[in-house]
Amino acid sequence: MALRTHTCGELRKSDVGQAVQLAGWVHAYRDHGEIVFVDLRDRAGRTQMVFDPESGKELCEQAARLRREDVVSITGTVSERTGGVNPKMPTGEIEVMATGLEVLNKAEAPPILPDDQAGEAAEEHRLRYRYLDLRSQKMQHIIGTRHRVLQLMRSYLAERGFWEIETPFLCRSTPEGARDYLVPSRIQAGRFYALPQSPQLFKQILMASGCDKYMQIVRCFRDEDPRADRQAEFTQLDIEMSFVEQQDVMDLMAGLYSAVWQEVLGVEIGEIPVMAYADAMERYGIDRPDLRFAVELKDIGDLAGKTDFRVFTEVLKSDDGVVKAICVPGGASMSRKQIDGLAEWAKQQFGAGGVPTCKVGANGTLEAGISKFLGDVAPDLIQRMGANEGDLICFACGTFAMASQVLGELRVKLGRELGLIDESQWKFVWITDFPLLHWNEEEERWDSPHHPFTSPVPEQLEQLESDPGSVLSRAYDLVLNGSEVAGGSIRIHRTDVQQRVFNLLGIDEAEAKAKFHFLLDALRYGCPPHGGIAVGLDRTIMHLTGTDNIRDVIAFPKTLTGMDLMTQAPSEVDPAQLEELHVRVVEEEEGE
RNA sequence: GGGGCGGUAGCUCAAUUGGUUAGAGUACCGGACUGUCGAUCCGGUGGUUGCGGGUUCGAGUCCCGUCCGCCUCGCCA
Repeated sequence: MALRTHTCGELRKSDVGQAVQLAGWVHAYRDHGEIVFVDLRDRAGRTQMVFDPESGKELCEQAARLRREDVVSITGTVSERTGGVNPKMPTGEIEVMATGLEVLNKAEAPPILPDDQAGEAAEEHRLRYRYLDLRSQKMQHIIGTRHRVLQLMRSYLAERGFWEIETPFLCRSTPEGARDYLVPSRIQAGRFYALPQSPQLFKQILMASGCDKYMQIVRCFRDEDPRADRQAEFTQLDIEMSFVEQQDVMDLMAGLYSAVWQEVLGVEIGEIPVMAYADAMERYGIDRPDLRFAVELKDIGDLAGKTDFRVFTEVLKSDDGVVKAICVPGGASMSRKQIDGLAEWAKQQFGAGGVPTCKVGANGTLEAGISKFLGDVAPDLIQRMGANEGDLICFACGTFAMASQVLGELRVKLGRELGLIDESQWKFVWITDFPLLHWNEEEERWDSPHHPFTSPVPEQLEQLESDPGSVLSRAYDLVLNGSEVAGGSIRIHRTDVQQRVFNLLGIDEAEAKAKFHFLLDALRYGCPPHGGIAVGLDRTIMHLTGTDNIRDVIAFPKTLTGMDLMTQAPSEVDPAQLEELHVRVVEEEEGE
């Protein structure tokens, strides 16, 4: 009565002689007339089933009608392969001589085939027929890995005293941060819940609640435009701890990532270095440096000032003008067209003026590009950049932020395109000592780079009002190969400090009370010092499975326009539903 | 909201400066074959070239619009 006794991945030579029953999908069939081979596939693997004249004529004819993705259950006897072993399959030493076949579900010819020899189907098709795509080896491996990582993280933290606690999905909308997904309330007309961007406030309040150590693998929602590594709906491993300092959280995470990398990849990640934010910006132009290759940004303002290159000298006249450069090993082999393309890219992507370059020639000379302006400083420049013959030096000038962004992104772009990155490496780094506040030029006010609940460095509390821009926070980001995989901080646990930070952010006491009264109250009635971190789980799985696409690590993801191509969500809804929710759809006006 | 790339058979792709009847592999259908394992061999079905307009004697190819997918800037406390 049972449909199977074994999976398609487990039979070995030692099982020869056993009567077995396997169930799965027809992955391939090879019909030789008198003898038919069927590769049967399930989650565990593939096993060759053989139908020959000894199996009976009727059975062979039945087997000959099998087609790809038919779902069948086959009984038979495990036997050693008489036609030679297949070293490509773990089950390649055996085959099952069929004695019975039941077609559980005949499949129509599927629009896409798992592991199609013609090549992987376009993502649009893979997403529409996700159940077919998920049958592929690649996707089964990713989903299985994701499962193992989740289990490992849960048990690792449970063993260390963490409680898994669920927090609400229907939440209060928060004023700052990303755009919220809103959920209209039926019972309270005109009011809305928001889906959580993260359980930030709840986990802090759990610390005030005496829960001490909290963890949750939780979905978060941010209504912003997606990217290759960003999805509106994503998963965090959320962690919060009481009575801890920054180092405690960092140590816990180092242990967790070591365990995961060891378990999944067999890789020892070693000690994770720490780099200050200012250092990262200065040397890599970005707060998530990719340390798999050595190229660094250098300030060459002093040298640029000695040249007659007006673009540089003009920039240096302003107070915050800088000139920086990177030396790209072997970059001189790029064509004129490719190099011109860099400037075009920088203009279009960042609104930069361009990317001046020059090539490093023999005997300490500079060639092409802006080399004719650099004659006097060439030796000093080559020395500072550590440049060798055949390298390309790329410059950027403007504000520190602009020059950093252009060269920081250019560094990564060229690193990839010229193969400078050692793909076999795992370069973790902690970025710390972030500024607590960031001046928003457009709106002329202070912003939180992290979030408004991040604690300032205690020693700098005095200068919070006098010199807000100089105050550092107790925040930390974990960066892996140039991507941010986790971020957290020690939180503010005192009402007065929280209110001072709110004030700086332009949230006065009345507004703070209206929007965050529960947090301020929780802090007031005895909240322990606490801190935590949130792990980008999807991104972590991307690294572990070697994909650069977040949709690959999510079973049912959405496209860049927020569509689920399988279910066709979002959809229009029945007017009666809208009425119940007190919601009316406004038609977009023409020409808007 | 901006920039870029793409859409041709169920699927993966090709199609010269705009030029005859839009091809190949695979899937599917039929036939041959007792040891294959990406089986092989023979034959066949299958196309509104995303959609709508335009230029032209003639458009898969050029132009405009639009939809979809991907990459990206802005955005992402």
